[in-house]
Amino acid sequence: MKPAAIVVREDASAAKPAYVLEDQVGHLLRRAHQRHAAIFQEMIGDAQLTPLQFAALVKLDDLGEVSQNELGRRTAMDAATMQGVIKRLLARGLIDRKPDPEDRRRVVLSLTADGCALIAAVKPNGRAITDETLAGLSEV
Amino acid sequence: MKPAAIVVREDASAAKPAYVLEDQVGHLLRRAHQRHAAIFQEMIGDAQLTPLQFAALVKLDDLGEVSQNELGRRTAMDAATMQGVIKRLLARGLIDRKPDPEDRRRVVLSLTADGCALIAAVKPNGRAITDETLAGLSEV
DNA sequence: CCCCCATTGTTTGTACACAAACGATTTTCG
DNA sequence: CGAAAATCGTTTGTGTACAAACAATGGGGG
Repeated sequence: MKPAAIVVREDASAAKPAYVLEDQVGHLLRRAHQRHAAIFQEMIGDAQLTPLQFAALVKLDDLGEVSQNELGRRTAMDAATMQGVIKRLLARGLIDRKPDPEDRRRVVLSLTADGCALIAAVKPNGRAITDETLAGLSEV
Repeated sequence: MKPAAIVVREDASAAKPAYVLEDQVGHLLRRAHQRHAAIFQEMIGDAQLTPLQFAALVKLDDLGEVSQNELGRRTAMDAATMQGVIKRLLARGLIDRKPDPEDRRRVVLSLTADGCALIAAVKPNGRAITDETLAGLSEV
């Protein structure tokens, strides 16, 4: 029992442990996001509805009427991304869009009856998606 | 001290707590991923290098030579996405591409000297990015 | 040996994601 | 008041992300 004499000198590999892609938060975050997107698509119950479109409808349901940029801020989408999302929701007749009489730069967005009905119908699926995404995770 | 007589009946709001977008894992995952992407871009040290391109180079550095689909599986990118990533890395001269003599369907990818030098130079930044992404998080 | 089937890489189409630049407004402040 | 600054919505360009369909090749099993 005399291991006290053994000294492990720091070598290159000890000073620089391997950079393993699979251990990087960014990579894990990306994969977790991919996995969630797959679960969302499978469970949301409306083949055309994407996560961002769903988020926009939920927020619009909460807020009633909002401008486009304001909705973007509330859902963490930038103005350019919002453009596309709004365009598709308009095309499906789920939201309404009219100029703001108070401010001629703005447009006011709101849910149509169809949008209202759809979001009410799929909200429970949203809960289930959150549950399913978290299912199988161990306690901290 | 007689609150025992008070009974809270389950009403609609109690049965269905509000669906709050900000509390959904999917939304949080998306925002975490956005935040990481911003940190990556700021700290990676090469304005052109994206997270996926970085991941591909790291894996290629680990593996030496691989086919395109194999690299895709190792980095969690599908074949169509891989197309674009490989195209841009080729255009920058960071990777090499040659037909596989063993299997005429395949191509063999490997790092060029430039790619090798670049990945060696930015790997430390990768570590810093992981640290920065996790910085500020509380212990579990 | 040959046909069925899997795999490889490519293309097309849709949908985020964001930087950058733009014209039209509104606000702010000197 | 009036010029500078900020905000609003739009467009363009680049880069993921993935489904779906494709041609070419490879690997069995009958």
